[in-house]
Amino acid sequence: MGIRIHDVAARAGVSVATASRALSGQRGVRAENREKVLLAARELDYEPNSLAAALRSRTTHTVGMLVPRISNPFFATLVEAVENRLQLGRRSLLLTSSHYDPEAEQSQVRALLDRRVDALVMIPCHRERSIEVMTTAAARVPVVQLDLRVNGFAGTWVGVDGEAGIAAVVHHLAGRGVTRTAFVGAEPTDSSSQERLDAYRRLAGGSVLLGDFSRDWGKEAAGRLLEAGSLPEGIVCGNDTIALGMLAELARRGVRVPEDVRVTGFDDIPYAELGQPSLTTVRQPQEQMAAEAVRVLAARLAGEEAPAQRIAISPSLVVRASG
Amino acid sequence: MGIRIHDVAARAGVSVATASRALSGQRGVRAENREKVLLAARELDYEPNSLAAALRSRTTHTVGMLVPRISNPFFATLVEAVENRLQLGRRSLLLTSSHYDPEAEQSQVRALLDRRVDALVMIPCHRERSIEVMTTAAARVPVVQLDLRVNGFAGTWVGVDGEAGIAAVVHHLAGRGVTRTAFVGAEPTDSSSQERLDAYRRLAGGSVLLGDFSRDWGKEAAGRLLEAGSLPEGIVCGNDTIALGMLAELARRGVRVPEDVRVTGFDDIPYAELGQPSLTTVRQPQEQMAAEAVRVLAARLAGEEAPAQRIAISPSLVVRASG
DNA sequence: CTGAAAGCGCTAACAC
DNA sequence: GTGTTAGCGCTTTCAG
Repeated sequence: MGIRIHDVAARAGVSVATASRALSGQRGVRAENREKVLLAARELDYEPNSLAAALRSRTTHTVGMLVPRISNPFFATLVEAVENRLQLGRRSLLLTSSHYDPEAEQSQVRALLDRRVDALVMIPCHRERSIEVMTTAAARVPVVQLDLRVNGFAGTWVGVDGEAGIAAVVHHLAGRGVTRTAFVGAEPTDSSSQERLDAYRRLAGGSVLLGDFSRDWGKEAAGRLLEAGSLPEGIVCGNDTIALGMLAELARRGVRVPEDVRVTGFDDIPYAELGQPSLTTVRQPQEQMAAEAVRVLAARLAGEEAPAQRIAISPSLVVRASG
Repeated sequence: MGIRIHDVAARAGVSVATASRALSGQRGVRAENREKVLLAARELDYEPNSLAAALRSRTTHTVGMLVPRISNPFFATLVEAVENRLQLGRRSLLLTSSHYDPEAEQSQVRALLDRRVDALVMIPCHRERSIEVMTTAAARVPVVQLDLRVNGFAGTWVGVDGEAGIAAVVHHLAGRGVTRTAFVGAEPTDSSSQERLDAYRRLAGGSVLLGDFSRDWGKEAAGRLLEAGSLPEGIVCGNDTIALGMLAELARRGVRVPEDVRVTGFDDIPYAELGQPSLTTVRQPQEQMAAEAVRVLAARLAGEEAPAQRIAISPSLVVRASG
């Protein structure tokens, strides 16, 4: 095969141990020798075999990430932010998706563990059924739950304060004189939908329609609200995807937004701004969430002992035309 | 640490060699022994160390993927499709992004190679400046270029036939009586923008505005076209993101689409349908592209010799309200 | 069909 | 500071 550390050491005229130390930037190597090693490595175009290093040192400098669906723009943004943060720490990202299937989730996590990831960033797909994966994973490596959270699992979670987000929306609508509202969300199979739904019920309490986090459901719900007779003054959607579907269908049926009804979303995905009208929504600070998640893991990997925490970042309301 | 293959072999009453063969599903093991090994592995909850296996066997069952930007919904969809295909073949995905920076691209690919990926799926960020990465990468492992392609690099590419896509759009517009058009695209720093621009010039030849593949540019271009005086009858956008920005800005300025001007996109990202009006665009069959890319790599890994190919999949026109 | 033994390329103990 | 040596846990000859 290619060049091995042995060759580099030979060329530099030192032992492999010294070469290894120099290459990995440890101190305890005479400056002169370090230079010689680095030079030899460059001259030989040495490519370290990180597999061998990982096998011996028991660290892969790789973090696994599991998301329900990569193409969901909200998750994709989170993946990007996590990857960016990992790059800064010279770690790599092993990415996999569960497709919202707890069984697949289990086997994907298993594959990540077989690959000896140092840590795991997980967006668990199910509020309850993901508990087993989380538990077995957390028994092996540091794990942080991102965005979504598993009921009854006592591990660190980093996400947004959903209740605060809904509160901001309700408050904002109230400030515009809107009191009669409806909530169009998703069946609470994950912690976000649960939290938003609970918050809405506690803070506003109009009628509630539950489906899934999809545009199609947003459209369907629009139809149902219209067919039910009197439209509410405000429609609080569980996320932006639903809200965009809602907006499209309302427009198609000639309902004016915000004149006839105000509509709000949640997440502030990139296309929220492009809705017609542009969407008033709750912004999740994804960069910050990802940074926090990676920071927590890095600290744990650096040997820091820390109890499980709930890191709830406050979202901000983005007021645009729709609400 | 945990259970090693040694323990499994001992429990099954066979040698580690036999255990290894049974676990990896090789034939040449007596059925009875295979059962015993599998049973022992299950009972002990054996987790194979794929690092050690990879070091010895020189295969990681891991594929690296490099994209310019993960959060771009078009690339995210591609990433998802590639990951799905890899899962089917029990391979993992090591994902990284270049942020459209050829230097970062270089170092990211290097990191992937250090991790001994079996193969690489690359969306090179630059039409010309990415040639060096591609060459060095291709010298080490099978590589396929996905979507974008590097000038003068003779490696396999899987993508869409951009010219055919533009032709479909131009033809469609012509069928609606639209002859005076403009093209709003991106500076041709990558092969797609180049190809679409060239195709437009060859097939239609109205005025051309070049920026980048962003909503903001779409908005700005809308302004420029309006300020230039007479609006064309049709605006062919280089991708959907530009088109959505265009649509938003035209609406803001009171220009009606498609009555006053027809607008088309390219890619058919998920939100194309949600534009107001919904966007007529060219659909890229991303599932198929990803499947093809992974298929090509798998074949190469299986030892199949094949010359570099250009696999151009025909896109389809999706006619919606805007055009 | 099975087992013994030799490494894959590196890092970490342990001596010096 | 530096070198020697012993593995990390697995797969793969090579004999039998």
